[in-house]
Amino acid sequence: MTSADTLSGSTIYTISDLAREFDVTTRAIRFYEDEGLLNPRREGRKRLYTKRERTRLKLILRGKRLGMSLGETRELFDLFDTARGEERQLQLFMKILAERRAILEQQQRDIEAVLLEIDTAAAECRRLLAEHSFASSA
Amino acid sequence: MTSADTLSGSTIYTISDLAREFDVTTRAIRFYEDEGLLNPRREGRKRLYTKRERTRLKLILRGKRLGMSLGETRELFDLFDTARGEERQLQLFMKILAERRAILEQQQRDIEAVLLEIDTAAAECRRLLAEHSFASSA
DNA sequence: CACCGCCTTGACGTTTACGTAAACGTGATA
DNA sequence: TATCACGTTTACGTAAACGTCAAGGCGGTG
Repeated sequence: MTSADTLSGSTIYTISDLAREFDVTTRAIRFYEDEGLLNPRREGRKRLYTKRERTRLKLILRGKRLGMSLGETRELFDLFDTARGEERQLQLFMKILAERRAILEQQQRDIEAVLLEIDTAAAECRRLLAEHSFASSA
Repeated sequence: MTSADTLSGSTIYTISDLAREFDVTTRAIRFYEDEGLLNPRREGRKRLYTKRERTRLKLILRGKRLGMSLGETRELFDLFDTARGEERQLQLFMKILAERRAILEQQQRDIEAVLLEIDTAAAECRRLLAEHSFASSA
């Protein structure tokens, strides 16, 4: 079997399965583990990744695309894992969620602004190009 | 005059004016200059910032919030400054704009996904807290 | 057996984005 | 005049996020 073991219900991935799928290096994946973001089972020394780890990797990379540091992502993971039960933890969790939401909403506004600027710049560009082709075809 | 010179039509800022306004250190602002992102005039050795520089700083920080590196931002600045006229440059400019747009749209999707997850997590949280208060108040 | 491909653990190197400290100039103020 | 508050340059330090060897284990194949 060369790739993911899809038998027995619980899919298993090797490190290079995930590396290929998400287009990251195995080095990066091991680094995320060193940083406490992943925790794959071992078969001897080999790492075995379940769907849970795969999801975590996906979340890590999504966080990266949004400019989050690995530290921030780990905090969220830890919170998610920890905040099962104790009221104090739940309160903290809600607070962090709200903060994260605020950041994301700021990012949405930033993105909207940049998209608008891109639109106007592109329009201006097309205008200049049109002028140019007009001038050179005359 | 202690702060920005708002006379003579063209507003002038000192480095600490901008630092205060955007909540960054003067060190950071000088660093952006070293990296070719800002280019303030000098009065002797002192830096004088115009509205243009102020706008650039704002763009730099917005880029940072979206996870852009200073290098990427500088590329955009350079392109903006360069692409005045030559058709080849305009074509390149349009291409880069399109690429940037694609990244931003991916970020929008990422943000939507995270916001949804935050919603469900927060709802679950509230449910647990409600249960808890019910159990402890009985 | 020898080689290949994939896996492992170190460990040092690199880039980015500043922080921090030293040492100094300059003008306003007590 | 001395002391701030603000500015400057130079330079070394640092955290993050890996890249890049080095050196080797393990299972299959010609």
